[in-house]
Amino acid sequence: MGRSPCCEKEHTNKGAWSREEDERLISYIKAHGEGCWRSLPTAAGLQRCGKSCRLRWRNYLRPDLKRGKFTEEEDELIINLHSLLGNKWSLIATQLAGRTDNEIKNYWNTHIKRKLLSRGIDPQTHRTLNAASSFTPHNTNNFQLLDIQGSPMQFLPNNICKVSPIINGASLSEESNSNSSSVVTAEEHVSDGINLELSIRPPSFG
DNA sequence: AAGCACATCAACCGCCAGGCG
DNA sequence: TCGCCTGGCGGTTGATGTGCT
Repeated sequence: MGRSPCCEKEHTNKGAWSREEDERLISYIKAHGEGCWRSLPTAAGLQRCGKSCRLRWRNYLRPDLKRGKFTEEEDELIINLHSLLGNKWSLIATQLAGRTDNEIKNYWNTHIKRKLLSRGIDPQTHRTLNAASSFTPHNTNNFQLLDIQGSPMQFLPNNICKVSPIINGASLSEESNSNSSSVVTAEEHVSDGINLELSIRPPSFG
C-alpha cells in the first residue's frame, strides 16, 4: 500500500509539453484563473495531472517571466541570498522578478556552484575552502535588514525580520511588487547550519 | 562525419505543511 | 482533535544540445 497517486496516471501524458497543450492551458487560465489545479486538467481538456499543469504554468507559461541569461547582478544576488537562506529556492525567487525557483535552482547547480568553487568558496557553506573556520559572507555591505515597512532593521516578534537585498544602492523591493519580500527567522538560519555572524544588530532605541 | 563526454534545463517524484470538514 | 486533500517545495532524473576528439 503506497501513497495514493495525485492523479490517474494511466490516462495522463508525461514528458515534454506540446504546443497545443500549452495553448490549452494558457487559454484556460486566462479565462478562468488558476483555481483548483486538481480539477483544472479535466476542465481544460488536458490529459495531464494538476501538478504538471501548475509546474508548466509557473515555470514557463506565466506572462511575467523574464527568461534569458542571468545578469552578473542577478548572479551576485543569488549568491548573497543563498548565503543567507540556503536552498530556499522559492524564497530566493521572490527577490528576482521574472525568475522561477526551478530556473534559479538549475542555474545554481550548473553555473554558480562552479563559479564559487573557482573562487575557492564552498557553495554550500559559503566559507573559503582552505579556511573553513573563518566565515566571510559575500558582500555583506550589499544587504540591509529592513522591517516590514522598509525601515532599516527592526526585529519583529519571534525574531522575524525582513531581508531585503540591495543592488547598486537601490533596494530591490522598490523595483518589484509586494511579493518580493521574504521573511526568514533566525531559528531557520541556525537549523540550516548557516552562520549568522553577519553585521546584524537591533537598532538602539532611546 | 561519427562517436563520445559533458552541460543544460524541463519535467517528475516524493515529502511536507496548511486548510478544511 | 484528527484525517484527508491540495498546493508547494526541493531534490533528482532524463532528454536534448553542444563541444571535443
